[in-house]
Amino acid sequence: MKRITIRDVAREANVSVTLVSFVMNAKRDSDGNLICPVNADTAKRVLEVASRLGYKRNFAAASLRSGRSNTIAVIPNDISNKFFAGISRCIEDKAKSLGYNVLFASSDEDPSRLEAALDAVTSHNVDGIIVAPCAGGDEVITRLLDYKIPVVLLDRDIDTLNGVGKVLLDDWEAGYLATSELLEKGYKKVEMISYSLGISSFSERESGYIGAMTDRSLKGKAKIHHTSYAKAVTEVEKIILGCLDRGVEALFLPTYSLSAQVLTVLKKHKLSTPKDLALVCFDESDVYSLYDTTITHIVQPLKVLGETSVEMLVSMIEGKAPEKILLSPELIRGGSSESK
Amino acid sequence: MKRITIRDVAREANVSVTLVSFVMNAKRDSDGNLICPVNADTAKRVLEVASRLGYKRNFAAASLRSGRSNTIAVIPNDISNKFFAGISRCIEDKAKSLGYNVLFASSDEDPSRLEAALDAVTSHNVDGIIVAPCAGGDEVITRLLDYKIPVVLLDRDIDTLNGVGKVLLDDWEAGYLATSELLEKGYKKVEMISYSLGISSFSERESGYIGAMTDRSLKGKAKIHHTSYAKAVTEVEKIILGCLDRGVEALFLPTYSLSAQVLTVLKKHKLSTPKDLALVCFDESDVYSLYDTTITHIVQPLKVLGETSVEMLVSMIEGKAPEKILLSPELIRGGSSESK
DNA sequence: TTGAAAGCGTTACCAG
DNA sequence: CTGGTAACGCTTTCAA
Repeated sequence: MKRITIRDVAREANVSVTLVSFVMNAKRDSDGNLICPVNADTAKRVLEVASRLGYKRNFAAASLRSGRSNTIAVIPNDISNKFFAGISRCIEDKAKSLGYNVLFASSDEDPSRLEAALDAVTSHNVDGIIVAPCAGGDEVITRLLDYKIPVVLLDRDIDTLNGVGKVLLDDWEAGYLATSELLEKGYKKVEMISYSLGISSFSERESGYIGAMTDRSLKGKAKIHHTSYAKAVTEVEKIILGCLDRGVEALFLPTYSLSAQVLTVLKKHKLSTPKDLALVCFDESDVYSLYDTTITHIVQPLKVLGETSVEMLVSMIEGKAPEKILLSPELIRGGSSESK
Repeated sequence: MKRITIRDVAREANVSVTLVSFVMNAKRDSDGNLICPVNADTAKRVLEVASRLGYKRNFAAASLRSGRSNTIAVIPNDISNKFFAGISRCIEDKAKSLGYNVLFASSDEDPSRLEAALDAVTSHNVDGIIVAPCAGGDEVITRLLDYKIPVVLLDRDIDTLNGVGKVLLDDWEAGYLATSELLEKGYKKVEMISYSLGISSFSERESGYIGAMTDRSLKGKAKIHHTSYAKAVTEVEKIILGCLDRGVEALFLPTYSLSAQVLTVLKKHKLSTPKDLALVCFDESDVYSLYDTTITHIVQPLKVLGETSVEMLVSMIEGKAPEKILLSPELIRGGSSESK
């Protein structure tokens, strides 16, 4: 079946292609009336013909001519990651409601893959980009700004980057909140395991941890263990056993994957929380409610993060200036942080 | 910064736009040499100029002219769903390695949203579509075939649909395998909770369950409880309590979300598995290894499913005929199905 | 309120 | 091997 073009519609409706274009691009006002400089009857006829013929706009042609694409790109670290999968869905829904399509690409914590992803989406003339940058991504993102493509940084900040929108969790607050919970419940030897990824979310959560320890004059006892995605599986176990030897009472874990690893180790060694080790974990998971003891954790406002980032990007596409928005974390109390 | 076009490159390299186009589209052979009808030195110069100027192909123009887009669409039910998030990543990677970009859109188990998503992606001239159809989606998918757009059905079959590729889990086998595990461990009163979504994966898993019961002459004892996404939260609890009253010994749960609900109910009522109720669950989750008793579950070969669907789609784009591929499920044994 | 015509940047065709 | 040129389908002036 040959594809129907704007010409076919124009011929069939006895009008010019211009009129068809006007009608197809007309927005509707609150009463559902088309707002365009076309006679209402003509417009109605065009609409009827278009739908009868099964006309579909050819985006490539429209985009080529207009320079716009009504498409935004979302580049998380890894779309299969629990956090981003949830957020992606919110972004998709919000974007759709504002009339935008969404192109996804993962960057895999690798600046060169990020660059490839960025190249791919800019080739598609996307109108704007939401990106969760990886360490070392500042340079390639800066290059985008030369092309005047609006960019919103999601979840992770890059301090040196200006002229981009930022929608972030207040990570410092999250670290402070998590740590304070443990301290207030009477734990003093509270340590933290973190990833050495060089991205703001982790360093801020670490600072929040230090801040809370300092406020209780426990700065001397503060200790942050660093590991990496790749090595976590083997290193977390060593870290935990070491902590227990040294009489550590509680741990703050700033992300889901670390939390899951720690729980795995506890289970393996038949250790229980909070008795052997109190915990405050991060992000949402069924695991937290189904674990033997329910787990205290910090949740991020996924939906708000996703929707706000789209709103900001779209307003930037429409010419408004970028902003920086910090959203508040929430603490969900479970048994893992109860007093000894 | 003005965007560099093929003309700028041609002028700077003192060649025609045709040559630049040839070079930019040339594939490389195994030695890394360009395969195109252009003098090697000229090609090298063009490449050098293009990279120096920062040339990026304008996809809209290329797509408009060629009718192709080097983009495939993936339309799962819900991108944030654990199963699809994982598979999406595999699809993305595989597609990228074959030179395709990926456009995602969720259908939300709603035929009209599926249609909207399909419209959106076809407007983008996608070369092919991978879709996990929802109930009632056959009609809108059939319409795609009129446009000769290659389609691969992933995860869910629609029997009446021909001329499309199919990459599915052998769901009957999965149901049979799960049920047999319980029966072989000595459980006789084995029931199942399933979703009434009207899609093949569930009905096949149900048939497999019935098959296994029948083979052990327990067909009379077979019972399948149906619920829906929306009502599961309240209904699962009633179903479980009812089962225990009636002396049911074991349950087969054909998907993750049901499994999680059941575990929640068990925990709430301080029931333990397999003592009070043996279980075989579905899909992968940290929950299965971290639950008090480890959970026996059926896993799907996510990576193979994703990669195979892309391979099949691309081969269909290249003109090959569609196939139907069934992949085997795997049983991971845990404590929840151990003998009483 | 309507229509004619000029491109947008590529690729594909044809000629040399 | 190389180059000129006509589309592709749309949006956007501009003029009527």
